[in-house]
Amino acid sequence: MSLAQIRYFVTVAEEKHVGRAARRLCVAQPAVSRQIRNLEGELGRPLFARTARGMTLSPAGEVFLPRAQAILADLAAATHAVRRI
Amino acid sequence: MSLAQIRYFVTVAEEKHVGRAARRLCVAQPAVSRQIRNLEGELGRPLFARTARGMTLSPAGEVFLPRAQAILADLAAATHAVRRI
DNA sequence: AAGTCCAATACCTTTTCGATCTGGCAATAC
DNA sequence: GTATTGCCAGATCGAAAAGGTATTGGACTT
Repeated sequence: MSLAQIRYFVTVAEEKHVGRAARRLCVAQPAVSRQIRNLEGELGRPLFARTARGMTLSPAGEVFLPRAQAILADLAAATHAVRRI
Repeated sequence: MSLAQIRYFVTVAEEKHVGRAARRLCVAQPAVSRQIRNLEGELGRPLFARTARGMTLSPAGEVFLPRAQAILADLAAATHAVRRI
C-alpha cells in the first residue's frame, strides 16, 4: 500500500469516476484504474462496484474512505507542523 | 513522501542507529540512510542530529515522531477494519 | 442495432528503489 | 601518535514498480 494509492482511492470515491479522478490527479486513467485494483487486491476486498456509468463505493469502501481521508489529513498536518518549526 | 520513509524514520528514531534500524527493517543500511535524507529534504528540516555514535532526534524530529507513529497505527487499523468486514 | 461512455487490458517506456562496494570521519586502543 | 573499529555518506548497477499511449470490451441510450 502506498500514499498514492490512498490518494487515488479518495479521489475516485469523491468523483465516482476514474477518468475525472485521473484528470484531477494529473495522471492517465489506466494508472488510476490499476492502482485501485492493486489496493483492492492488497485489502482482499473490492472497494468499488463498477457500473456502466462509473464507480460506486462498496461496503468495504465506505469503511475505508473516512479513515483514508483522516490519514491524508494527518499527514498534511504533520508536514506543516514540521515546516513551521 | 512515502509510507516506507515514515516507517524508516520511526524505526531509526526508536533505534537511534541506522544500522540497527536497517536490520529490523530487513533492508540494507544505505537504503535507510538515503530515505531518511530524502524525507528531510522534502520536509526542509533535519530530523536527526548525526553523531559519531548514532542518530539523535532533532526538534523537528521530536515533533514529527508521534504524528508519524499515529499515521502508521491508523493505517494498520484501517486495513484491519476493511479486512474484518 | 449503432453510438457513446466508461473501465480494463496490452505493450512499452521511464522512474524509483534496493544491493553492493567504497570512502570518510570520529572514537577508542595500544 | 598511529592503527583499528564502527558508523554514516556517496556512486554505480540491476531489478521492480509506475505511468503513458493505444486499444478492447461492456453496458446503457436512443
